[in-house]
Amino acid sequence: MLKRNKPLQPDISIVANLIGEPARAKMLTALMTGKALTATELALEADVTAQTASSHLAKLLKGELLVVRKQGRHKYFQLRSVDVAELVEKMLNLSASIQQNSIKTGPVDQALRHARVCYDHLAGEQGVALFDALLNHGFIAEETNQATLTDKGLLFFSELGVDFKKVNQSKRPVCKACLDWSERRNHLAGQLGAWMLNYAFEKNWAKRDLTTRAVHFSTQGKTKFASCFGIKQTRGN
Amino acid sequence: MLKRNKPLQPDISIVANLIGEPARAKMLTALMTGKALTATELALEADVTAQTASSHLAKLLKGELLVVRKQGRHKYFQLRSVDVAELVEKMLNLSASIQQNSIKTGPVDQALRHARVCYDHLAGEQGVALFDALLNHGFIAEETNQATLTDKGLLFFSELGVDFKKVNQSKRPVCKACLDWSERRNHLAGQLGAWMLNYAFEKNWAKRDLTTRAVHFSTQGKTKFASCFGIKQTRGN
DNA sequence: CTGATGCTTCGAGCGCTATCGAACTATGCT
DNA sequence: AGCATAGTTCGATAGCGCTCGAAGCATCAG
Repeated sequence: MLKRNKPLQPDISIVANLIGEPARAKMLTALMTGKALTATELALEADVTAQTASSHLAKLLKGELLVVRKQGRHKYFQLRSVDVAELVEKMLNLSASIQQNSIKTGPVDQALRHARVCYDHLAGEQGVALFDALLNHGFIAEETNQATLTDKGLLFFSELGVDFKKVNQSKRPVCKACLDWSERRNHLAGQLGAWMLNYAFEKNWAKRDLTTRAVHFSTQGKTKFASCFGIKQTRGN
Repeated sequence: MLKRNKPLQPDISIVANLIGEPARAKMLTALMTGKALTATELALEADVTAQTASSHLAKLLKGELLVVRKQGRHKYFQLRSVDVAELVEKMLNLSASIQQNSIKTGPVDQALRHARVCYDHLAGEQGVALFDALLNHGFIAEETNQATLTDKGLLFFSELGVDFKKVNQSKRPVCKACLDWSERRNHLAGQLGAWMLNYAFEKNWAKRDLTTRAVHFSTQGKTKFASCFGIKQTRGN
Protein backbone atom coordinates (compact mmCIF):
# COMPACT_ATOMS: atom_id res chain seq x y z
CA MET A 1 0.00 0.00 0.00
CA LEU A 2 1.13 3.51 -0.72
CA LYS A 3 2.51 5.11 2.41
CA ARG A 4 1.14 8.62 2.29
CA ASN A 5 3.11 11.44 3.84
CA LYS A 6 1.54 11.82 7.24
CA PRO A 7 1.06 15.42 8.26
CA LEU A 8 2.78 16.66 11.34
CA GLN A 9 0.14 16.77 13.98
CA PRO A 10 0.75 16.70 17.67
CA ASP A 11 0.03 13.28 19.10
CA ILE A 12 -2.75 13.76 21.59
CA SER A 13 -2.73 10.14 22.69
CA ILE A 14 0.28 10.69 24.92
CA VAL A 15 -1.33 13.32 27.09
CA ALA A 16 -4.71 11.61 26.96
CA ASN A 17 -3.18 8.32 27.97
CA LEU A 18 -1.61 9.96 30.99
CA ILE A 19 -4.98 11.29 32.09
CA GLY A 20 -6.73 8.09 31.10
CA GLU A 21 -5.48 6.03 34.01
CA PRO A 22 -7.99 6.22 36.90
CA ALA A 23 -5.43 6.81 39.62
CA ARG A 24 -3.71 9.57 37.69
CA ALA A 25 -7.04 11.11 36.76
CA LYS A 26 -7.99 11.29 40.43
CA MET A 27 -4.69 12.96 41.22
CA LEU A 28 -5.18 15.56 38.53
CA THR A 29 -8.72 16.39 39.59
CA ALA A 30 -7.51 16.60 43.18
CA LEU A 31 -4.95 19.15 42.05
CA MET A 32 -7.71 21.24 40.52
CA THR A 33 -7.91 22.91 43.91
CA GLY A 34 -4.81 24.76 42.80
CA LYS A 35 -3.17 23.78 46.04
CA ALA A 36 0.11 21.89 45.94
CA LEU A 37 -0.22 18.40 47.38
CA THR A 38 2.38 15.96 48.65
CA ALA A 39 2.97 12.54 47.19
CA THR A 40 1.28 10.76 50.07
CA GLU A 41 -1.75 13.01 49.94
CA LEU A 42 -2.10 12.23 46.27
CA ALA A 43 -1.66 8.53 46.96
CA LEU A 44 -4.55 8.69 49.43
CA GLU A 45 -6.61 10.66 46.97
CA ALA A 46 -6.06 8.09 44.26
CA ASP A 47 -6.49 5.11 46.59
CA VAL A 48 -3.17 3.51 45.78
CA THR A 49 -0.04 2.73 47.74
CA ALA A 50 2.89 5.10 47.94
CA GLN A 51 4.95 3.05 45.50
CA THR A 52 2.27 3.07 42.86
CA ALA A 53 1.65 6.75 43.35
CA SER A 54 5.33 7.43 42.96
CA SER A 55 5.45 5.76 39.58
CA HIS A 56 2.34 7.62 38.43
CA LEU A 57 3.71 10.94 39.57
CA ALA A 58 6.95 10.26 37.76
CA LYS A 59 4.98 9.73 34.57
CA LEU A 60 2.95 12.87 35.03
CA LEU A 61 6.15 14.81 35.54
CA LYS A 62 7.79 13.33 32.49
CA GLY A 63 4.65 14.12 30.52
CA GLU A 64 4.94 17.72 31.70
CA LEU A 65 1.52 17.88 33.25
CA LEU A 66 2.86 18.51 36.74
CA VAL A 67 5.66 20.35 38.45
CA VAL A 68 7.28 19.56 41.79
CA ARG A 69 8.81 21.59 44.51
CA LYS A 70 10.90 19.80 47.06
CA GLN A 71 10.61 21.07 50.59
CA GLY A 72 12.47 19.19 53.24
CA ARG A 73 11.42 15.60 52.92
CA HIS A 74 8.17 16.48 51.23
CA LYS A 75 7.48 16.85 47.56
CA TYR A 76 4.77 19.23 46.60
CA PHE A 77 3.06 18.60 43.29
CA GLN A 78 1.04 21.07 41.27
CA LEU A 79 -0.52 21.29 37.85
CA ARG A 80 2.12 22.63 35.51
CA SER A 81 0.14 25.49 34.00
CA VAL A 82 -3.23 27.08 33.56
CA ASP A 83 -3.40 25.28 30.24
CA VAL A 84 -3.33 21.93 31.96
CA ALA A 85 -6.01 23.08 34.39
CA GLU A 86 -8.18 24.25 31.53
CA LEU A 87 -7.83 20.93 29.79
CA VAL A 88 -8.83 19.04 32.93
CA GLU A 89 -11.71 21.44 33.37
CA LYS A 90 -12.93 20.76 29.86
CA MET A 91 -12.71 17.05 30.48
CA LEU A 92 -14.68 17.42 33.69
CA ASN A 93 -17.38 19.27 31.82
CA LEU A 94 -17.62 16.82 28.98
CA SER A 95 -17.52 13.88 31.37
CA ALA A 96 -20.25 15.44 33.48
CA SER A 97 -22.49 15.87 30.49
CA ILE A 98 -21.87 12.29 29.44
CA GLN A 99 -22.33 10.75 32.88
CA GLN A 100 -25.27 12.94 33.82
CA ASN A 101 -26.49 10.07 35.93
CA SER A 102 -26.23 9.87 39.71
CA ILE A 103 -26.92 13.24 41.27
CA LYS A 104 -25.86 12.21 44.73
CA THR A 105 -26.71 14.49 47.59
CA GLY A 106 -24.29 13.59 50.34
CA PRO A 107 -23.07 16.31 52.66
CA VAL A 108 -19.77 16.65 50.84
CA ASP A 109 -21.53 16.95 47.53
CA GLN A 110 -23.80 19.68 48.75
CA ALA A 111 -20.84 21.65 49.99
CA LEU A 112 -19.16 21.18 46.61
CA ARG A 113 -22.28 22.19 44.81
CA HIS A 114 -22.57 25.29 46.95
CA ALA A 115 -19.05 26.66 46.57
CA ARG A 116 -15.86 25.09 45.41
CA VAL A 117 -12.52 25.93 43.92
CA CYS A 118 -12.09 25.55 40.18
CA TYR A 119 -8.31 25.56 40.03
CA ASP A 120 -7.93 29.15 41.14
CA HIS A 121 -11.36 30.71 41.03
CA LEU A 122 -14.78 30.21 42.57
CA ALA A 123 -17.30 27.73 41.20
CA GLY A 124 -20.62 26.27 42.29
CA GLU A 125 -23.77 28.15 43.24
CA GLN A 126 -21.75 30.96 44.74
CA GLY A 127 -19.62 31.12 41.61
CA VAL A 128 -22.53 31.57 39.25
CA ALA A 129 -24.26 33.94 41.69
CA LEU A 130 -21.14 36.07 41.63
CA PHE A 131 -21.07 35.95 37.87
CA ASP A 132 -24.69 37.02 37.65
CA ALA A 133 -24.13 39.85 40.10
CA LEU A 134 -21.20 41.21 38.10
CA LEU A 135 -23.35 41.06 35.00
CA ASN A 136 -26.27 42.85 36.69
CA HIS A 137 -24.08 45.68 37.84
CA GLY A 138 -22.59 46.01 34.40
CA PHE A 139 -19.07 45.24 35.57
CA ILE A 140 -18.71 42.54 32.99
CA ALA A 141 -20.50 41.93 29.72
CA GLU A 142 -21.45 38.54 28.43
CA GLU A 143 -21.76 37.50 24.87
CA THR A 144 -22.64 33.86 24.35
CA ASN A 145 -20.06 32.18 26.54
CA GLN A 146 -17.58 34.99 26.47
CA ALA A 147 -17.05 37.55 29.19
CA THR A 148 -15.36 40.92 29.00
CA LEU A 149 -14.61 43.59 31.53
CA THR A 150 -16.55 46.84 31.05
CA ASP A 151 -15.27 50.35 31.78
CA LYS A 152 -17.52 50.41 34.80
CA GLY A 153 -16.03 47.13 35.95
CA LEU A 154 -12.53 48.44 35.42
CA LEU A 155 -13.27 51.34 37.70
CA PHE A 156 -14.92 49.16 40.31
CA PHE A 157 -12.10 46.66 40.54
CA SER A 158 -9.41 49.35 40.44
CA GLU A 159 -10.96 50.91 43.51
CA LEU A 160 -10.97 47.50 45.16
CA GLY A 161 -7.26 47.35 44.61
CA VAL A 162 -6.70 45.42 41.39
CA ASP A 163 -3.51 46.57 39.69
CA PHE A 164 -4.49 46.56 36.04
CA LYS A 165 -1.06 47.60 34.85
CA LYS A 166 0.22 44.33 36.17
CA VAL A 167 -2.82 42.42 35.02
CA ASN A 168 -2.49 43.60 31.45
CA GLN A 169 1.10 42.47 31.24
CA SER A 170 0.03 38.88 31.58
CA LYS A 171 -1.13 36.95 28.56
CA ARG A 172 -3.81 35.29 30.60
CA PRO A 173 -7.34 36.60 29.91
CA VAL A 174 -8.67 39.07 32.44
CA CYS A 175 -12.16 37.66 32.21
CA LYS A 176 -13.12 34.22 31.07
CA ALA A 177 -16.45 32.50 31.24
CA CYS A 178 -16.04 29.01 32.59
CA LEU A 179 -18.85 26.51 32.38
CA ASP A 180 -19.84 25.07 35.73
CA TRP A 181 -20.38 21.33 35.59
CA SER A 182 -22.77 21.24 38.53
CA GLU A 183 -24.79 24.35 37.70
CA ARG A 184 -24.46 24.11 33.92
CA ARG A 185 -24.04 27.84 33.81
CA ASN A 186 -21.13 30.22 33.60
CA HIS A 187 -18.95 31.47 36.38
CA LEU A 188 -16.02 33.81 36.08
CA ALA A 189 -12.51 32.52 35.53
CA GLY A 190 -9.40 34.30 34.30
CA GLN A 191 -7.24 36.68 36.26
CA LEU A 192 -10.19 38.48 37.73
CA GLY A 193 -11.83 35.26 38.84
CA ALA A 194 -8.62 34.21 40.54
CA TRP A 195 -8.25 37.60 42.11
CA MET A 196 -11.72 37.55 43.65
CA LEU A 197 -11.31 34.13 45.20
CA ASN A 198 -7.98 35.15 46.62
CA TYR A 199 -9.53 38.34 47.94
CA ALA A 200 -12.17 36.31 49.79
CA PHE A 201 -9.45 34.18 51.37
CA GLU A 202 -7.35 37.20 52.31
CA LYS A 203 -10.28 38.91 53.98
CA ASN A 204 -10.99 35.69 55.84
CA TRP A 205 -14.49 35.54 54.43
CA ALA A 206 -13.96 31.95 53.42
CA LYS A 207 -11.48 29.15 53.74
CA ARG A 208 -10.62 26.07 51.77
CA ASP A 209 -11.64 22.65 52.90
CA LEU A 210 -8.55 20.67 53.79
CA THR A 211 -9.43 17.58 51.83
CA THR A 212 -11.86 18.52 49.08
CA ARG A 213 -12.37 21.33 46.62
CA ALA A 214 -15.11 22.79 48.78
CA VAL A 215 -14.95 26.41 49.91
CA HIS A 216 -16.49 27.19 53.28
CA PHE A 217 -17.80 30.69 53.87
CA SER A 218 -18.30 31.92 57.42
CA THR A 219 -21.76 33.38 58.04
CA GLN A 220 -20.33 36.85 58.38
CA GLY A 221 -17.88 36.31 55.55
CA LYS A 222 -20.62 35.31 53.19
CA THR A 223 -22.60 38.45 53.95
CA LYS A 224 -19.60 40.66 53.41
CA PHE A 225 -18.64 38.86 50.25
CA ALA A 226 -22.16 39.27 48.94
CA SER A 227 -22.36 42.95 49.77
CA CYS A 228 -18.92 43.62 48.35
CA PHE A 229 -19.84 42.28 44.94
CA GLY A 230 -23.57 42.98 45.14
CA ILE A 231 -24.76 39.40 45.21
CA LYS A 232 -28.39 38.89 46.06
CA GLN A 233 -28.64 36.46 48.97
CA THR A 234 -30.75 33.47 48.12
CA ARG A 235 -31.66 30.55 50.36
CA GLY A 236 -29.98 30.14 53.74
CA ASN A 237 -26.66 28.52 54.62
CA MET B 1 -8.40 3.20 57.24
CA LEU B 2 -11.26 5.63 57.43
CA LYS B 3 -13.21 5.63 54.22
CA ARG B 4 -13.94 9.28 53.62
CA ASN B 5 -17.05 10.31 51.75
CA LYS B 6 -15.77 10.85 48.25
CA PRO B 7 -17.26 13.87 46.53
CA LEU B 8 -19.20 13.39 43.39
CA GLN B 9 -16.91 14.37 40.61
CA PRO B 10 -17.18 13.25 37.05
CA ASP B 11 -14.64 10.59 36.21
CA ILE B 12 -12.43 12.04 33.53
CA SER B 13 -10.42 8.87 33.14
CA ILE B 14 -13.11 7.27 31.01
CA VAL B 15 -13.08 9.89 28.29
CA ALA B 16 -9.33 10.38 28.56
CA ASN B 17 -8.76 6.67 28.25
CA LEU B 18 -10.78 6.59 25.07
CA ILE B 19 -8.63 9.32 23.57
CA GLY B 20 -5.50 7.83 25.04
CA GLU B 21 -5.25 4.94 22.61
CA PRO B 22 -3.08 5.95 19.62
CA ALA B 23 -5.39 4.52 16.97
CA ARG B 24 -8.46 6.18 18.47
CA ALA B 25 -6.56 9.43 18.91
CA LYS B 26 -5.68 9.42 15.23
CA MET B 27 -9.30 8.83 14.32
CA LEU B 28 -10.45 11.72 16.45
CA THR B 29 -7.88 14.14 15.05
CA ALA B 30 -8.80 13.00 11.58
CA LEU B 31 -12.40 13.89 12.34
CA MET B 32 -11.32 17.39 13.28
CA THR B 33 -11.86 18.26 9.65
CA GLY B 34 -15.52 18.28 10.58
CA LYS B 35 -16.17 15.97 7.67
CA ALA B 36 -17.87 12.66 8.31
CA LEU B 37 -15.63 9.71 7.53
CA THR B 38 -16.41 6.06 6.89
CA ALA B 39 -15.12 3.20 8.98
CA THR B 40 -12.56 2.14 6.38
CA GLU B 41 -11.28 5.66 5.93
CA LEU B 42 -10.78 5.89 9.65
CA ALA B 43 -9.08 2.51 9.69
CA LEU B 44 -6.61 3.76 7.09
CA GLU B 45 -6.10 6.95 8.98
CA ALA B 46 -5.32 5.05 12.16
CA ASP B 47 -3.17 2.44 10.43
CA VAL B 48 -5.12 -0.53 11.69
CA THR B 49 -7.19 -3.27 10.08
CA ALA B 50 -10.92 -2.95 9.61
CA GLN B 51 -11.66 -5.31 12.49
CA THR B 52 -9.56 -3.35 14.92
CA ALA B 53 -11.06 -0.10 13.73
CA SER B 54 -14.52 -1.50 14.18
CA SER B 55 -13.89 -2.30 17.81
CA HIS B 56 -12.39 1.12 18.42
CA LEU B 57 -15.28 2.88 16.78
CA ALA B 58 -17.72 0.89 18.87
CA LYS B 59 -15.96 2.12 21.97
CA LEU B 60 -15.96 5.72 20.83
CA LEU B 61 -19.67 5.47 20.15
CA LYS B 62 -20.40 3.91 23.51
CA GLY B 63 -18.32 6.64 25.12
CA GLU B 64 -20.46 9.21 23.30
CA LEU B 65 -17.59 10.92 21.57
CA LEU B 66 -18.87 10.07 18.10
CA VAL B 67 -22.13 9.71 16.25
CA VAL B 68 -22.87 7.57 13.21
CA ARG B 69 -25.10 7.93 10.26
CA LYS B 70 -25.74 4.87 8.19
CA GLN B 71 -25.96 5.43 4.48
CA GLY B 72 -26.31 2.41 2.29
CA ARG B 73 -23.55 0.08 3.19
CA HIS B 74 -21.41 2.86 4.57
CA LYS B 75 -21.24 4.21 8.06
CA TYR B 76 -20.31 7.82 8.43
CA PHE B 77 -18.72 8.82 11.68
CA GLN B 78 -18.51 12.32 13.10
CA LEU B 79 -17.51 14.00 16.31
CA ARG B 80 -20.56 14.06 18.50
CA SER B 81 -20.56 17.77 19.34
CA VAL B 82 -18.63 20.99 19.27
CA ASP B 83 -17.71 20.23 22.86
CA VAL B 84 -15.85 17.14 21.80
CA ALA B 85 -14.11 19.09 19.06
CA GLU B 86 -13.09 21.76 21.51
CA LEU B 87 -11.67 19.17 23.86
CA VAL B 88 -9.63 17.61 21.09
CA GLU B 89 -8.51 21.06 20.05
CA LYS B 90 -7.31 21.82 23.56
CA MET B 91 -5.44 18.55 23.64
CA LEU B 92 -3.82 19.34 20.31
CA ASN B 93 -2.67 22.68 21.65
CA LEU B 94 -1.30 21.33 24.89
CA SER B 95 0.36 18.44 23.10
CA ALA B 96 1.92 20.81 20.58
CA SER B 97 3.39 22.95 23.30
CA ILE B 98 4.77 19.87 25.03
CA GLN B 99 6.16 18.21 21.91
CA GLN B 100 7.49 21.42 20.40
CA ASN B 101 10.25 19.35 18.89
CA SER B 102 10.41 18.33 15.26
CA ILE B 103 9.24 21.17 13.04
CA LYS B 104 9.10 19.07 9.94
CA THR B 105 8.76 20.83 6.63
CA GLY B 106 7.37 18.25 4.27
CA PRO B 107 5.03 19.41 1.51
CA VAL B 108 1.97 18.25 3.38
CA ASP B 109 3.04 20.05 6.49
CA GLN B 110 3.56 23.28 4.64
CA ALA B 111 0.08 23.06 3.20
CA LEU B 112 -1.29 22.40 6.65
CA ARG B 113 0.67 25.25 8.07
CA HIS B 114 -0.66 27.54 5.38
CA ALA B 115 -4.35 26.83 5.65
CA ARG B 116 -6.25 24.03 7.23
CA VAL B 117 -9.61 23.19 8.73
CA CYS B 118 -9.99 23.34 12.48
CA TYR B 119 -13.19 21.33 12.84
CA ASP B 120 -15.34 23.87 11.05
CA HIS B 121 -13.32 27.03 10.69
CA LEU B 122 -10.10 28.18 9.09
CA ALA B 123 -6.73 27.78 10.81
CA GLY B 124 -3.09 28.15 9.85
CA GLU B 125 -1.39 31.22 8.37
CA GLN B 126 -4.53 32.16 6.49
CA GLY B 127 -6.59 31.72 9.63
CA VAL B 128 -4.53 34.12 11.70
CA ALA B 129 -4.20 36.54 8.78
CA LEU B 130 -7.97 36.60 8.57
CA PHE B 131 -8.21 37.17 12.28
CA ASP B 132 -5.75 40.05 12.11
CA ALA B 133 -7.60 41.61 9.21
CA LEU B 134 -10.92 41.52 11.03
CA LEU B 135 -9.22 43.12 13.99
CA ASN B 136 -7.64 45.85 11.88
CA HIS B 137 -10.92 46.77 10.30
CA GLY B 138 -12.57 46.88 13.70
CA PHE B 139 -15.03 44.13 12.85
CA ILE B 140 -14.05 42.21 15.91
CA ALA B 141 -12.41 43.30 19.14
CA GLU B 142 -9.87 41.26 21.01
CA GLU B 143 -9.24 41.23 24.68
CA THR B 144 -6.58 38.79 25.81
CA ASN B 145 -7.74 35.63 24.14
CA GLN B 146 -11.34 36.61 23.78
CA ALA B 147 -12.99 37.92 20.68
CA THR B 148 -16.26 39.81 20.30
CA LEU B 149 -18.16 41.14 17.35
CA THR B 150 -18.30 44.92 17.10
CA ASP B 151 -21.22 46.98 15.77
CA LYS B 152 -19.17 47.68 12.70
CA GLY B 153 -18.60 43.97 12.26
CA LEU B 154 -22.27 43.24 12.70
CA LEU B 155 -23.06 45.62 9.86
CA PHE B 156 -20.33 44.24 7.65
CA PHE B 157 -21.34 40.61 8.03
CA SER B 158 -25.04 41.41 7.76
CA GLU B 159 -24.37 42.92 4.37
CA LEU B 160 -22.43 39.82 3.41
CA GLY B 161 -25.51 37.78 4.15
CA VAL B 162 -25.17 36.51 7.70
CA ASP B 163 -28.56 36.04 9.29
CA PHE B 164 -27.97 37.25 12.81
CA LYS B 165 -31.48 36.47 13.95
CA LYS B 166 -30.72 32.85 13.36
CA VAL B 167 -27.22 33.13 14.70
CA ASN B 168 -28.36 34.58 17.99
CA GLN B 169 -30.77 31.76 18.57
CA SER B 170 -27.92 29.34 18.90
CA LYS B 171 -26.11 28.93 22.18
CA ARG B 172 -22.84 28.65 20.36
CA PRO B 173 -20.61 31.75 20.60
CA VAL B 174 -20.66 34.03 17.57
CA CYS B 175 -16.98 34.80 17.91
CA LYS B 176 -14.40 32.72 19.65
CA ALA B 177 -10.66 33.07 19.68
CA CYS B 178 -9.03 29.74 19.03
CA LEU B 179 -5.33 29.26 19.60
CA ASP B 180 -3.52 28.00 16.54
CA TRP B 181 -1.04 25.25 17.36
CA SER B 182 1.18 25.92 14.39
CA GLU B 183 1.14 29.70 14.50
CA ARG B 184 0.76 30.03 18.24
CA ARG B 185 -1.60 32.88 17.66
CA ASN B 186 -5.34 33.31 17.57
CA HIS B 187 -7.66 32.63 14.72
CA LEU B 188 -11.41 33.01 14.68
CA ALA B 189 -13.72 30.17 15.65
CA GLY B 190 -17.35 30.18 16.65
CA GLN B 191 -20.32 30.58 14.38
CA LEU B 192 -18.72 33.40 12.44
CA GLY B 193 -15.55 31.43 11.89
CA ALA B 194 -17.54 28.51 10.59
CA TRP B 195 -19.61 30.80 8.41
CA MET B 196 -16.58 32.34 6.72
CA LEU B 197 -14.96 29.03 5.90
CA ASN B 198 -18.20 27.79 4.48
CA TYR B 199 -18.53 31.00 2.49
CA ALA B 200 -15.12 30.42 0.94
CA PHE B 201 -16.14 26.91 -0.06
CA GLU B 202 -19.46 28.07 -1.47
CA LYS B 203 -17.82 30.74 -3.56
CA ASN B 204 -15.36 28.14 -4.79
CA TRP B 205 -12.44 30.17 -3.57
CA ALA B 206 -11.04 27.13 -1.84
CA LYS B 207 -11.61 23.45 -1.50
CA ARG B 208 -10.78 20.82 1.05
CA ASP B 209 -8.00 18.36 0.57
CA LEU B 210 -9.46 14.91 0.24
CA THR B 211 -7.20 13.20 2.73
CA THR B 212 -5.84 15.80 5.12
CA ARG B 213 -7.07 18.83 6.98
CA ALA B 214 -5.42 21.11 4.43
CA VAL B 215 -7.44 23.77 2.63
CA HIS B 216 -6.36 24.62 -0.90
CA PHE B 217 -7.09 28.10 -2.22
CA SER B 218 -7.09 28.70 -5.95
CA THR B 219 -4.94 31.64 -7.02
CA GLN B 220 -7.98 33.65 -7.93
CA GLY B 221 -9.92 32.45 -4.95
CA LYS B 222 -7.25 33.53 -2.60
CA THR B 223 -7.22 37.04 -4.04
CA LYS B 224 -10.97 37.32 -3.78
CA PHE B 225 -11.02 35.91 -0.30
CA ALA B 226 -8.34 38.41 0.75
CA SER B 227 -10.12 41.38 -0.78
CA CYS B 228 -13.46 40.33 0.63
CA PHE B 229 -12.17 40.38 4.19
CA GLY B 230 -9.40 42.90 3.68
CA ILE B 231 -6.48 40.61 4.22
CA LYS B 232 -3.09 42.00 3.32
CA GLN B 233 -1.40 39.58 0.93
CA THR B 234 1.94 38.41 2.24
CA ARG B 235 4.42 36.11 0.55
CA GLY B 236 3.46 34.26 -2.60
CA ASN B 237 1.55 31.01 -3.03
C1' DC C 1 23.67 7.53 66.83
C1' DT C 2 18.58 5.54 66.54
C1' DG C 3 14.07 5.55 65.08
C1' DA C 4 10.44 7.57 62.30
C1' DT C 5 8.61 9.40 58.20
C1' DG C 6 8.50 10.50 53.09
C1' DC C 7 9.53 8.85 48.86
C1' DT C 8 11.80 5.74 45.31
C1' DT C 9 13.59 1.45 43.02
C1' DC C 10 13.32 -3.37 41.98
C1' DG C 11 11.02 -7.43 40.85
C1' DA C 12 7.34 -10.60 40.21
C1' DG C 13 2.51 -11.34 39.32
C1' DC C 14 -1.36 -10.73 36.68
C1' DG C 15 -5.12 -8.70 34.38
C1' DC C 16 -6.60 -5.97 30.72
C1' DT C 17 -6.79 -4.78 25.94
C1' DA C 18 -5.13 -4.04 21.36
C1' DT C 19 -4.37 -6.83 17.50
C1' DC C 20 -5.42 -9.69 13.61
C1' DG C 21 -6.96 -14.16 11.04
C1' DA C 22 -11.03 -16.34 9.91
C1' DA C 23 -15.64 -16.63 9.39
C1' DC C 24 -20.08 -14.10 9.15
C1' DT C 25 -23.91 -10.52 7.88
C1' DA C 26 -25.45 -6.73 5.10
C1' DT C 27 -25.69 -3.85 1.17
C1' DG C 28 -24.91 -2.71 -3.59
C1' DC C 29 -23.65 -3.59 -8.47
C1' DT C 30 -24.36 -6.11 -12.75
C1' DA D 1 -28.89 -14.96 -9.03
C1' DG D 2 -23.60 -14.13 -8.11
C1' DC D 3 -19.80 -11.47 -6.79
C1' DA D 4 -17.54 -7.50 -4.58
C1' DT D 5 -17.34 -4.33 -0.93
C1' DA D 6 -18.42 -2.51 3.91
C1' DG D 7 -18.60 -3.67 8.32
C1' DT D 8 -18.95 -6.98 12.42
C1' DT D 9 -18.14 -10.97 15.66
C1' DC D 10 -15.25 -14.48 17.66
C1' DG D 11 -11.30 -16.43 19.52
C1' DA D 12 -6.41 -16.79 20.30
C1' DT D 13 -2.20 -14.37 21.13
C1' DA D 14 0.89 -11.27 22.91
C1' DG D 15 2.46 -7.62 25.38
C1' DC D 16 2.02 -3.60 27.98
C1' DG D 17 1.48 -1.52 32.35
C1' DC D 18 -0.72 -1.34 36.84
C1' DT D 19 -0.05 -3.19 41.29
C1' DC D 20 2.08 -4.13 45.62
C1' DG D 21 5.79 -6.42 48.79
C1' DA D 22 10.34 -5.76 50.07
C1' DA D 23 14.26 -3.30 50.37
C1' DG D 24 16.71 1.01 49.73
C1' DC D 25 17.69 6.35 50.15
C1' DA D 26 16.84 10.81 52.12
C1' DT D 27 15.46 13.85 55.69
C1' DC D 28 14.20 15.16 60.29
C1' DA D 29 13.71 14.82 65.43
C1' DG D 30 15.65 13.41 69.59
